Amino acid sequence: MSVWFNPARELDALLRKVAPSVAGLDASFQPELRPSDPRHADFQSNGAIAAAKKAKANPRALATALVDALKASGELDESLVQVEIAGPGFINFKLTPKALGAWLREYRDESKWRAGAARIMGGRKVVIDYPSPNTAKQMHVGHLRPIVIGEAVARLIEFCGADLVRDNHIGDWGTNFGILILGIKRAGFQLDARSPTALEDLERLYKEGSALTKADPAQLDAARAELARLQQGDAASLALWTEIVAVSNAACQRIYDQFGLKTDVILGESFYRDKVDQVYAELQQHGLAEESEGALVMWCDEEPRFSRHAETKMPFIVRKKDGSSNYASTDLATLLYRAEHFKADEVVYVTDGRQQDHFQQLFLNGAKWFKETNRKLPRLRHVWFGTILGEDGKAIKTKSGDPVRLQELIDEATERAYVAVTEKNPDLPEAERRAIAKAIGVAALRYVDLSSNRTMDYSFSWTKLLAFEGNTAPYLMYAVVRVRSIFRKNGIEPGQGEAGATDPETPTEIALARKLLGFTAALDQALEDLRPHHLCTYLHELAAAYGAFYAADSVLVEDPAVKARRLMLCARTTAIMECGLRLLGIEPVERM
RNA sequence: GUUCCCGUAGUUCAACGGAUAGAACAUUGGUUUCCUAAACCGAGGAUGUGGGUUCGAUUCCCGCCGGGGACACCA
Repeated sequence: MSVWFNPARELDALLRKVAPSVAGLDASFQPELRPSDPRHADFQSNGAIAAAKKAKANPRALATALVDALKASGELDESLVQVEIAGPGFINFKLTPKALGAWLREYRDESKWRAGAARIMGGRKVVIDYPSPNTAKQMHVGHLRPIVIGEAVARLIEFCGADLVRDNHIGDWGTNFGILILGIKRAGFQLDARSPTALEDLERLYKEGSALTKADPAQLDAARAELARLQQGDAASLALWTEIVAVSNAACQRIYDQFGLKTDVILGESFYRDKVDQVYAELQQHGLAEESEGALVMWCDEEPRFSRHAETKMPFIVRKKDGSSNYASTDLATLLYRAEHFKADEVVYVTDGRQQDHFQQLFLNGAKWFKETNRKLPRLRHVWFGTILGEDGKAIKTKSGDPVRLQELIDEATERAYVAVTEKNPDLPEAERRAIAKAIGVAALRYVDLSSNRTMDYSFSWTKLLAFEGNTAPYLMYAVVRVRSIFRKNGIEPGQGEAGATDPETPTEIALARKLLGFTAALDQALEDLRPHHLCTYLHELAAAYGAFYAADSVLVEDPAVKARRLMLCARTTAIMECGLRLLGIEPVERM
């Protein structure tokens, strides 16, 4: 038997294969294989309990019969996997030290893990839509989430074998531009893209205009009229618009650079300005959209919430009554472009949770449209996240006071990290301490955001975002530093000095080895619902397992076999930690 | 009002219907002639509430209480 990359997946397949030969089971048997509490086993299968109920059999007896069939199949090497029945009928699988050692020798670097993980999304064309900010605003703390979550999700998808296009779908064609252009005209403002305060000026004008439109409906109509003029191709409006977008994109890019974010294309809403007419035409031609109160709308009568008969009407407005496009129009056009031009098998939208209704409508209406026009609909997923709340428990918004600027947050995190690095490592050159501080500061920020389930809201807190202890990025990075230090001290690179390595033996070695194998399960889990926090949890557990191993078992010992196997554990730990950190967008450092 | 999320230690968060609900911070006791103590080992402390389904519920269903979001031309 060759060494399995993902034992849970293989055991699941084996159980399914032998199930039909067991009385009371058939091919529909679901093993429900999952990682187990390590106090009991490495993996457990709970399927026999449910199946026994269905077959009116004794669950333990059925589990026993299943295990007997598994052993009789000859495909299970019991020197590698031990099986036993526990409790009401759990089947527990425990990997032996021999299996752990074999895995560590076989799956030694990123190319091997990538090959193993490619079964998850290999060969699929995926378009991911992030961070997609609205233009003409400075990035504030609220922009942290789409950048950080989007980047992590993108890297995870790519790691698991997908052919990925990162599309920054910026909001550059909406009413915000009507408000802004109106404000510029009202103030007689001369926009100079080279001015260092250009973006601040735009933001101020936008805020003033936004306040006016809220106070006075006539101003809102005037802003809409400005937008309509822009969308109709007015030359002066377009010239101004071009300059605003340039200023905005340059400012965003400075933030992206610091987060290591690289998008492949920037196809904002404006890119689809000449593609929406086709959408309107097709929707009307196929009777999918209709006039309502002057606008062109779509209903989903099959979904009560979006039905025309709903108590509170929520139509999908694809064209406004003044003829201009909106979010829905451009998103439909964008969907078509991604399906036809990029040949996407899957489209992933990374936005905040307040847009859930919009995306449900987009997916439902998009599906109807594609069906009517005989097109293949990509799999559509909305990766949404909760809001960063202010002290008042409400979303941090530009309108209610100034939220913290993202750059300010990065600078503060970097400065705090610099103080810590200087205290711990005063002998390092200044430039290196600065570089390390920047890496740690940005990493700490992004890890806070990634480490909790993305659907949760959380309150903004300097203390929390700048924490360097506990389940934080510096803790994980420190584990890497300590591993690398061992190799540096020994004058070798990770991966060297492993010849003659024996199987893990001490409790801490075995615990670390099992945790290393857990990488495969962590990837599966993070990919299933595109939730990076599962990877964070795993990396934290791995770092903790390494910490315990490091404290209990000296690596640089006399016995060559012991030393070799511990060097192997160290090498795998740092490799998986570094790989996992990079998937989260965090660049590890050599020392700190 | 309709509808969608969310309620877990003092705090911030985990737990794909499974075994004794797991971490971190804070509190508290210990560990350094030894590979980076930004570390390690230990202690105390939690499922809003009332029903239901299930062999088994933090998880699924219903009611209530509490927080947040969306709801006709913002994105």
